[in-house]
Formats: sequence, C-alpha cells, structure tokens
Amino acid sequence: MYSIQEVSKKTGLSAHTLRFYEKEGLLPGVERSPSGIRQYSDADLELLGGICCLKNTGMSLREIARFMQLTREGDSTLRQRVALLEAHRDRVLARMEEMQSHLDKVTRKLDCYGEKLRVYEDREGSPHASCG
Amino acid sequence: MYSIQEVSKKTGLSAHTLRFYEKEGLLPGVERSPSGIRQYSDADLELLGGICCLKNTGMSLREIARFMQLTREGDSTLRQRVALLEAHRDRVLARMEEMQSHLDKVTRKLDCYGEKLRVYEDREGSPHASCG
DNA sequence: CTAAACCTTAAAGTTTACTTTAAGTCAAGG
DNA sequence: CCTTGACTTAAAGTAAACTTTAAGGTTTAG
Repeated sequence: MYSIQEVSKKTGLSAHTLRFYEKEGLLPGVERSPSGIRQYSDADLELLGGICCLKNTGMSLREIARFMQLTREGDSTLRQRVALLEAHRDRVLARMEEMQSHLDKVTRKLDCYGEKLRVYEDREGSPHASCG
Repeated sequence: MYSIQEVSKKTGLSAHTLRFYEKEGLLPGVERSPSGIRQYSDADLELLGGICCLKNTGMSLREIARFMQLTREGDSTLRQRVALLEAHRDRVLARMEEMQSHLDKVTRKLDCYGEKLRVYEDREGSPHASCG
C-alpha cells in the first residue's frame, strides 16, 4: 500500500492530479484507510501505468476514463477494449507518419538553408571564421 | 494575388485564423489593395506553407513568429535560423522516439489482450461465433 | 441597388489538462 | 502538543490556439 505522495513520486503525477484523475473517473475507488486516507495497491500502480501510457500517446482523459470504465466492467468488455486500443494505435501511427512527413520538410528546409548559408558566408568573407 | 478566402481554401486555415496569424506576427505586412483588402502573393503562400510545416511539427506560434521575424530580417540571420530549425528538428525527433516507445507499450498491451480474449472466448463457448 | 465578401477593434468563449487558492477539518508521529 | 500530511468542496486561474460575437463600415460583382 502506498500513500498518495509515494504514488506521486512513482508516477510523476502530482497528488493534486491523482485526486483529479480519480474525480474524473480514470481511477476511482482507490482503497481508503478507516480514517479515509487513500491507499494505493500495486494493481492501482499498474493501472496508473496504463493510464500514463495512453495519455502519453495522446489519448484524451475522457477516452481514457471510458477505457478504464470498461476495464472495471470485466472480461465481457474485452472485445470493446481491444477495438478501442486498435483504433487508438492506428490513430497514433497515422499521426506519427504525418509528423514524419512534416519533419522531412523541415529537414529539406535545413538542407536548403545549408546551401544559402555557404553562399552567404562566401560572399561575406566568413566573418565569424576568424573569431577564435 | 489571392483573396483571403482563396488562401483559406489553399491552406486549410480559416480567414479568421489568417488574420489572427497576421496580428500575431507570423505573416504581417501582407499587401493590400487601395481599398485595404489583403492580396496574398505566391511568396506569401510559400511562407504560409512553411508556417504550417512548423506548426504541424508542434512549434508554438510564438516560436514561429520569432522565426518568421528572423526570416524577414534577411540573410544576416541565416545562422540563427539554421540553429533554431536544428533545435526544433532534434526536439521533434526526440518526441517521435518517445511516442514510438509509448506506442510499443500499447502494442504489447494489445498482444496481451489478444491472449486474454482467446482464453475468454474459449471459456464462454465463443458466443459470437455462431451469430452469422 | 443589393448581396456577398472584405475590413476594423475588442472582448468573450472554447477546449484540454491541469494548477492554484480558499478555507476548513482530521489524524498520526515525534 | 504540534507539525506534517492527509482529507473535503468549490471555484478561479493558466496556457495555447483558436473561434465566436458584436457592431459597424467599405467594396465589388452581378
């Protein structure tokens, strides 16, 4: 069992954020001590790991909440979860491919700048070459 | 010369957004007709293409504005622009690698779900297999 | 002449994912 | 006992990148 601060350290999420996620339905129903203090289990940590993984690939909190809800509903939602994850994976892949092509443009631009720079420095007599 | 609506269609940015970008310093100083109507040139379209490319790789409008400012200042800022673009490219690459590793986790999770699903469907007598 | 498209400033609204503040209570450890 | 860390609700603030609204003025094509 871990206190909210320990979980904060382990996950990199602030205690504020952990409570916020709980309220938003990402990980509700964390166990409590008799006095009401949150006690996270190893299973909770695993679930939080999954949440972070989805979040880090750009899934919205709303979608994550939906996914976690299905998870809590048990095996009967396995197919739905697989479908959601596959759709998510495909979106992420598409986004990455798009990013790659935009990045390629940046790289081409850089090549182009490299040329311009050489021309410019030839013309200007390489003013910075003698500064050391 | 293109009207703001034509440019909107070509770039996918709304007329509102084009004016907003102008105000924010991304592409100020677009030519005007005597009556004050914006007239975008092919050069403007190229610059807008560059802006979109930077935006699509996650550069903030603020940074893009800075870059475009340097561009307008001419060849003396070539080195600075190359440095900015290289830094940007490296950040994008790092982000993409991070994304990839998170995506790998999602994929592994999916594999794991695939197994669970097979076990579940065996146990439940594959209720959906006979639905067609 | 009229309707569509352009212009202006200025401010408010939207979304997401938080963070911060307020304002107060409770409980465990040294 | 007192500090530290936990808890609560509720609301406001933040940041980015727009979008929308208001409210009026100008211009151009048919």
